Amino acid sequence: MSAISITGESTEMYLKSIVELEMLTAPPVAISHLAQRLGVSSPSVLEMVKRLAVQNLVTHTPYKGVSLTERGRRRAMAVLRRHRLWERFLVDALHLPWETVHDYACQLEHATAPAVTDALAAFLGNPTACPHGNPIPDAVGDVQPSVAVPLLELPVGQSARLAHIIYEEAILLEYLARRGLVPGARLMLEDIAPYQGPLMVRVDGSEHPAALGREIAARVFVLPD
Amino acid sequence: MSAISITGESTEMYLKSIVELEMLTAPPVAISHLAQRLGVSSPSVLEMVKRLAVQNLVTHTPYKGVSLTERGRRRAMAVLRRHRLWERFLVDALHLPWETVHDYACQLEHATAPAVTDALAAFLGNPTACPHGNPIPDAVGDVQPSVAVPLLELPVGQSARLAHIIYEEAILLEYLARRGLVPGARLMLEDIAPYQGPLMVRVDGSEHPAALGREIAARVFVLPD
DNA sequence: AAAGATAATTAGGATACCCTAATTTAAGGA
DNA sequence: TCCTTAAATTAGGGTATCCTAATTATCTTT
Repeated sequence: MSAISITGESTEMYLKSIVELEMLTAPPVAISHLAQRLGVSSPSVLEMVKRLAVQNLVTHTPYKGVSLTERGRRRAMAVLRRHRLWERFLVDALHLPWETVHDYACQLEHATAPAVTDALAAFLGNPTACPHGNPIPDAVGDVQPSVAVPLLELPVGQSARLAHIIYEEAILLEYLARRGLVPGARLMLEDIAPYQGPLMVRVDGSEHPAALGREIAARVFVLPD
Repeated sequence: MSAISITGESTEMYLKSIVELEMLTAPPVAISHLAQRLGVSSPSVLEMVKRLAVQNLVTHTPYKGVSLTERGRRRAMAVLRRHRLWERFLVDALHLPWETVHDYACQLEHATAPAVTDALAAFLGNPTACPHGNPIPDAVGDVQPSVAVPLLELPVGQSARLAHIIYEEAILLEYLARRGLVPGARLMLEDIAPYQGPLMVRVDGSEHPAALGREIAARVFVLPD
């Protein structure tokens, strides 16, 4: 409303989280999942979701969940584009460590005008993927769909190449990187423990197989040979 | 307070405005001046100033005005540093037009972590001035003081070189640029109209002298020969 | 089909901003 | 010194965003 007020930063954070969750689980996205992802209470999320619904950015089905409208999806893709471009910039130009750039990009993504976004993309040579392997939407918000599958769904004994990692928190990325799990790494699923037990993954160039919990394995996407 | 909330963006905008106003007029800064600069009502400014005072960022003397504390000055300088570094980046790397980058930098300056700021400075070759000629504070917040004087105070007939322009709104910069008034330009003050009348400035390479209002002339700093 | 568990929603509050209108203070000229 | 005026302050509201505790709906399980 004024020169000072923040221009829909919350809105963008919600839209981004929704689009990310829609990629993992089929829409609609549960209020509680959003709440967990954003670190905010369910009533707060519900309230915000209602505000987003009024603006025609999401559809809320009571007791079911939220899905993005076309308008909301476009806005979310624009955020994702800015986020991943900044990540490329922070790694390629500023030489900041791979695992740390996600958080910095989360701040910059909300402070970037369209003209800056386009100029940044050109400066970087219009890259098509962020440093974690995730595709960068183009200027109209289109992404080429990934054919990679979650590591969780890779058959045992099947070798594959790591394509991308979603939900790029620094902690997770550091953990994976220390085990050689970076985009492009060759790996093979050796074993899956029963119940909610870990997956044993042999990474090329590593001495020991890595043990990954299922939560983690669901975020690592691979391209089988 | 939460993962979503905005981390003191307002705070930084206030501190930045205060430091800028302190450079023009002697401290303390009047509440009404701040209000005008920020485009916000006086009661709002007063309220915010009280919040800043509680955090030991400013000192408020009732009915007198505001001054930055040492802590506040450091914070303000950090904002100024980020702002001017981003301006350099937007001009030098992204090749965006000189007059437009101020507004973009105003957004980015609040979304830049210290590690990013330092890496950005290194990437740019640790520049010492922004594209509008204003000095970039170093990592500890020190600036070399400028010896430039406001154009308003230049004696008639004295030739000089344009050093820097403060308060870099796009409108003002475009106006000046169209008249050849960019940092480094050679100029001479030809005449000053009485009362609040304009200054007549002859710019090297321009056909006609430019007429500048006093509000504007107070923002243009020059180095007399 | 009833009961229990889980998720969603409502109720009731808090804080950081913002605003207008009314009042008070300070400062300078008659 | 007193009065006028401009600036500062107080009073009283508004919205967006967050929270906890209480209630209600849905789903699962016996």
